[in-house]
Parts: sequence; structure tokens; C-alpha cells
Amino acid sequence: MSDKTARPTLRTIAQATGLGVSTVSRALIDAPEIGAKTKARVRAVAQEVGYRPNRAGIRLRTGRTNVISVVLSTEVEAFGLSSFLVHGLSSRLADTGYHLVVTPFSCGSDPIDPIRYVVESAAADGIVFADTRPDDPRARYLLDRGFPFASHGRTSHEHRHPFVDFDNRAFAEMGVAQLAAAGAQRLGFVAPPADLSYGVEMRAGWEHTIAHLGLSGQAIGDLTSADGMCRIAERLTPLFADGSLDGLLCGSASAGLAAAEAARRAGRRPGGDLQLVAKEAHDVLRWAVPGAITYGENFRRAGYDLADVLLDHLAAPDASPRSVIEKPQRCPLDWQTGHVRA
Amino acid sequence: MSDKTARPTLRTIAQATGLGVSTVSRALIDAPEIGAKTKARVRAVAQEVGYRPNRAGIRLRTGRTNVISVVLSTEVEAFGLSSFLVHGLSSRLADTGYHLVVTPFSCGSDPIDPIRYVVESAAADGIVFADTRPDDPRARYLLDRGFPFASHGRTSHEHRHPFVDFDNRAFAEMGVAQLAAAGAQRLGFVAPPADLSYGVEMRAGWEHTIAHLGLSGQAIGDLTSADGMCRIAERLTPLFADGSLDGLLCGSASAGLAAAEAARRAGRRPGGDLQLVAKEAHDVLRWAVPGAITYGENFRRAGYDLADVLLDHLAAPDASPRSVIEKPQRCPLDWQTGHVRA
DNA sequence: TACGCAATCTGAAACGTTTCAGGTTACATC
DNA sequence: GATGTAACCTGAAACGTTTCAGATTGCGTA
Repeated sequence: MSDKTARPTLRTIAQATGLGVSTVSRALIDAPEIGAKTKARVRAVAQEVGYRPNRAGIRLRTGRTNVISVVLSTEVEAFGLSSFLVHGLSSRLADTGYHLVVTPFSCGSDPIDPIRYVVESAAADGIVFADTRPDDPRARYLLDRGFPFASHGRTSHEHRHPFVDFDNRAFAEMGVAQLAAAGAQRLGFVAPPADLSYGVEMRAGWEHTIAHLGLSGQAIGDLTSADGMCRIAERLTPLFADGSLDGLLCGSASAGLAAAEAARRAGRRPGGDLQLVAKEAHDVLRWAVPGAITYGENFRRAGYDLADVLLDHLAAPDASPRSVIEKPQRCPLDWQTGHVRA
Repeated sequence: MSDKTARPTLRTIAQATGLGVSTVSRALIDAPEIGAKTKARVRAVAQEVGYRPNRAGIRLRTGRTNVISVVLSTEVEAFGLSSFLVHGLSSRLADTGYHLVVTPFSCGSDPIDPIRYVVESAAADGIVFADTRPDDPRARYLLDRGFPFASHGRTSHEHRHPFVDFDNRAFAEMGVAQLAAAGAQRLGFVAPPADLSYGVEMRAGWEHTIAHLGLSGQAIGDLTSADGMCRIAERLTPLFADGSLDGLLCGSASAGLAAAEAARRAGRRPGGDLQLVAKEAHDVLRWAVPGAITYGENFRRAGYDLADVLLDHLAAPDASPRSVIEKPQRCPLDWQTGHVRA
């Protein structure tokens, strides 16, 4: 009667044990009204026949999808940072029964479209997105309908939803202090986009510390994307050459690379007559620009934490949402000491 | 009667139009036995009420999941290449109704485990995986049970399944020829792992061209992972310093970075008294090592193509599977010319 | 003996979809 | 007027799960 090719279901186990389907279901869920012996027997048979619950059945019945959706821009970002985010997310989700689905959105369209799609088609139990703005429409939309999510980056509603962020303000503060300590007098800042939360934070840290230490500093603009690297290098070269800048805070690793190229062209040596501070999200910069002072931002950890705070929120929707803010950690100057991060 | 908060279903449309549920279903699928007028009416109402088919219902009924699963190692790979793969996959899948789920596997465990999980729990209609070996157990497993998949990298069964690959053999051949043309006499090769298909291919290209051009060449080992960068640099430095190597073929971007560091320490200048050839999968190398000769491997495109060949295979399982082999493309030497790739 | 009660177990219904086997028209043909 | 047939539509069943409202048993107690 039982087909060799058919997947085992609750009914398979029920027939094998002589129990009812609902009993088997309750037993596998470890419900209190099922006897210990029965549970053991059911579990044994389930194991033996290789039972795997049918997600579609569960999903249809309960409405829960057991899916977390991460919404990513399909644009080619400079260094593939979202890879680390995705890895971190999936490593946290690995043994939870949750699947991770990647929902893309193309830059041309409204970033809220994929979010709306997930919500309207109930495609996931929770959403993760990145690159927040202070007043983020996606966060507003999701908060309005009470749909669980976690953001990479803070928002002005950050107390109402879980989020994970790197402390970009502290990074800028520490970076400027570092530059000053290394003897730089005339500081520059390749600033990240001013409309994104992390840009706002980093600027605040920069401005505060510049003022606090009584230094002179000039911001160089918004050009931290790969497309802007040539422009950044061109912009910086004369400033390095004529000495109007002897220290630079870079808002991203790509800005750091561009600055290194400018230094090369201007005949300056990072770590010598020019001080460079940059964030780095992988080990490239340490190799590519030996004299640079770098702080690690761990995107993989961020992904892990995003999944973690989101799972907490799903388990206890009424508890006040948890958030994680990663403090900047100084990477060793000398590449030979190897990796800083796990 | 109709609840404002409830999602519209086929029944909602059936009641609104006065038709039967099955008629509505057939109409939306554009079945031939439904009249044109009825179809139009159904579609209009569906649109109006914001109907979205319930994936769980479809999946339960049909057994099709409308999911493609990409199986990724959770290890931190040097430069986040899988990000590009994922982006490419999801951009191809965007308007197809397929969702992309990321299934991780930790390096400690058997790489076939997540594959087995997907197959046994019928979690997807097709699988994508990478880093193939010539006789790949995952490919064998999937072929044995007739489960559709596409691999990034060739296998010894490559005529029996769709795959996408970069022509690593051609890369090595072109690279060695380039090195020779640039005047290098004593060539070295930082070789990728010999057990992976791309390593085998690249080695074959290297050996063939070395022999064909009558050059002397030495392979430096398997050390292309981020962990090995320090070791590669240490190994190369004396060889560069004493001139026993004046040209180097690098199997990866990270090997290229390590070689650049070794060149720095040995007082050699890439593009001058030392020739460097490397693959690069993003723009880092061009910035980090100005004098290097690089060939672009487009992982984003590879992801797109992987989804493409897999979709074809799903649509016509009996047709002979399609594959795509990307030819190496020389990146412009001068970074100022900007991007080569789309 | 009858009763109450806790401990276990059970069948039926429902989630939303597609498929199957028919049912109802309208209309042309005999 | 009866019959055949094409065109269009329909209800019931099924996919695998959980939940709900009981059913059955065993057992201690009145």
C-alpha cells in the first residue's frame, strides 16, 4: 500500500503506530496531553521513516511561513558587503526552522515595493532591510501594519523596532582623534550620503570632534560609491599634493582605496606624511593600503545579530524590541598580525 | 460578511463575480475552456480586490514550491563573491514567481547535507551550488534522484546538467601569454586548490601554455584563501627579491593582493620589473595594485546565467541542459578608464 | 454501584489551491 | 422534435497540517 517514492506524512506515522493523525501531530509538537510513551514511539517511527514536516501544510494551516525575507538592492555595491549580511543572517537562522529568502529590488523602482509585496502576499514572518534613512518610509509602512522587521541602521523610530547598527558616530570621533594624535593638522572627510542614517551619524561625530579638538576640517562630499572612486581620487590628489590636507577620514573602504590612489599620485605616504583613517568591512584595505588606520565593521556579525533580534521580536512581539550597536574596533596596523575578527 | 483585514482568496473573487471557485482558478491561469469575457471580468475583480495567490495553497496542491535554493558555505570567503552570485540569481528570478532561498552549510559538516535536506523536505524546485569538484558528490546525488540543479563550475557529468563557469583554462593560457609578451622569463603560479574543478582547469591552462611557449614555471601551491595571504606573501617575497620570479599568474584576487605586498617588500614594481596577472571579481585589484594585468570574472552575470539555465531546465526537463562558459575579458590597465563590466 | 475526574486519545473541519468528472446551456443537424 | 456536440462552467475531492470539541479509559471516592 505504502508507495516507496511517496514522502512520509503524519498519516504514514499514524498508520504505522495505529494512532490518530492528530495524536501524532500533537506528539511531535511535544504537547502536554500526549503520554510520554506515545511520544517516544511516535518520534521513533518518525525518525525511522524519515519524516519531514511539510512546510506548505503548516503554512496553509497556521499562516506562519517560517520565512525571513531580506530585501536587498540589486545594484552592484562596491565590495559585496551584503554577502556578509546574508551569511550572518543565514548562519543564525540555520537551526531555527526559518528559511531565508532574498527579495531583490532594482534601484530604479521604489524601495518600498518589495516590502509591500512581502507584506501583501504574506511571504514572510519578518523582514530585514538595510541602508536606513532617519525617517524611513519602509519602517513607517511596516510599523503602521505591525509587520515585524529589523533594520540594519537606525531610524527615528528606532525604539519601536529591533535594529542593528555600527556606531558610525563613535567611528568618526575615534577616527578624528586618531588623526589628530598622529599629528595631522588639516583634516578632510570623505562623507557618506547625508540622507542615510549612517551618514548623519558619521557627520555628527566628525563635526563634534573637529569642534571639540579645535581642528580645521573640510568635508569632501557624498562620493563613497564605486562609481565615485575616480572622482574622489581626482578631488583629493591636489589637496594632498599642496599639503592642504594631511589627514583624511574615509567613510568607506572604497573611499579609502581612492584616497590611497590619490596619495600615490600626490607622492604622499599613508602612515608617513599623510594619515588615513577608514572603515573596513573585510581585509582588503589592510592589504591594499598598508599605512592606513582602519576600524573594522563586521557585516557578518551584523547579519547574525539582525536575525537574532528579529527572532526575539517574533517570539515576544509585545516585549520592547532589542537592538545591537557595534562599537568600532581598531584593526591592527600591521597586516602580518593577521585577522582581528572571528 | 467579508472581513476588511482578511486577504482575498479565490473564494472572494468567486463570490464577487458569482462564479465558481474552480472557474476563477482556471480563468486566472488562462485556461482555454474559460470564455474571454469571464476571464476579463475575473481578472478585473482580482486586480480590484488586490488578490495575491496563496503560495502555500498552490504548493500544497501542486507540489511545486516556486523556490530556487542556493546552497552557500557560511565560511567567510575572502571578498564576498557569493554576494554577486546571489544578486545575479535574484535579479534573474525577480519577475518569474520564483523565490530565492539561501541555504547555508557550515564548513565543518558534509557539503551534501544541505542538499539532502532540500531534496528530502522538497524545499525547492531547483538547486544552485558552487565550487564544484570534477567528480562532485552533490552532482552525483542530485543526478541520481533526478533533482534539477545548476552548478557554478563544471563537473565530470557536465553534459547531464546545466552549469555556468568561467573559462579558467583560457584565463591561464591568456595570462601566461600576457606575462611572456610583457617580457617575463621566469614565471610563477599561485594555483587554486587542485581538487576543485576550476583549479584543475586553470592548472591545465598554465601547464599547457608554459610547455607550448617553452617557458620555465613553478607552481606555488594551493594558498588562495584569505587565511593563506600572509603565507603567500612570505613565500613570494624572496623569490621576487632574488629575481628567481619576474612574472606571476595569480589564481585569485586575494593572491594578487598578497603578491602586491610581496612585491612591495621585495622592492619590485608590478608592471615594471615584475609582471602580475590576476583574476578580479570586483574592482578592488585594479585600485589596489595599479600595475597588475587583470581579467574580470563576473560573478553577478554568473548568478544571472545560473538562474537562466536552471529555469530553462525546469521548463523543459527532457531537453539537453544548457550551459554558459564566460570567456575571460581583459580589464583596462588604467583604472581611470573606469568600469569594464555592466 | 455510581460518579467525577484526570489522563489520553480521536475524528472532523479548515486553511487555499488545482484537478477531475460531470453538468448545463445553446445551437446545429437529423 | 429528438439528438449530438461544442462551449462553458461547477462541486467535490485532495494536498498535509493544526485545532476544536469531544470520546474513551482507568481509577479513586462517595
